[in-house]
Amino acid sequence: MPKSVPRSYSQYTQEALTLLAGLIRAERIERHMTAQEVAERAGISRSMLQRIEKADAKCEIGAVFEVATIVGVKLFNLDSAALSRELKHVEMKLSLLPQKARKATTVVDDNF
Amino acid sequence: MPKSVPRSYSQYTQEALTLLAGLIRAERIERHMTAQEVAERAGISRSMLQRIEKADAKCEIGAVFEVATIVGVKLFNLDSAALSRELKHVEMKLSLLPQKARKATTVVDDNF
DNA sequence: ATGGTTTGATTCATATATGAGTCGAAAAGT
DNA sequence: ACTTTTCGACTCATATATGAATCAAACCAT
Repeated sequence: MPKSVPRSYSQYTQEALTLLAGLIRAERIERHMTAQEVAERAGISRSMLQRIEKADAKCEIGAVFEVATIVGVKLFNLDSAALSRELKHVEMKLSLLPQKARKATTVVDDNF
Repeated sequence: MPKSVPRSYSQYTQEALTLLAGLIRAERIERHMTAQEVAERAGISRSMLQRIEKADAKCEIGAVFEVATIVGVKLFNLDSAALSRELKHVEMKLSLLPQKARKATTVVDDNF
């Protein structure tokens, strides 16, 4: 990465991260899975899992989602089938949308 | 990072990533926000946003969540208030759980 | 109580994700 | 049709996230 990147996050983002981390940790412990075990299954290091459960915002989203999947945390509160359906729905929606966004000329054409 | 890390992801993880990416792109376009504009607001580069909308698993989860927040995609299908409630709930749950997981002595004590 | 286990907190070297920049193409609006 | 803007796909240099290793402390089950 070029330049230093002192990133900041909205409260919503922070809370979502913390919630996901908490759900993961809770599920892992409830299922009697050690950190080592989950890390191995996810193909990551134990230190990585530590950061994930600490809600570190810099973690790879793929690793986080994979861990969530392994311990049984539902992303978007959707099970596998529902997730597939939602995915198709969004892809359909996207195909109907314009490919490029145009900055609204006026704020939003709200000059009635 | 030490060593090369050829990571693999479950279908569930892949689909969740693709769904989130799709939701972000759909919302961004529907709201007439340019990639440049969203990237700036999120404090990331345009190339980063491109990868996010392409469901790149290696992106920082914090950046992805922040973009989602900016374009109005609800994480976990929860609004701000509900998210806070869920968070408290999980934290409560965590405080009642043991801090360490013990590998189940037997497979699961299923030797009836 | 005790012993084996899990975890948290470190440090360090390095593979790599990221930001900046450029280019051409294609879309959107007039 | 014409013009402007947005976007996708590159490349490249570098800041940094990650995996490995270690240690002590705290936990859990017996």
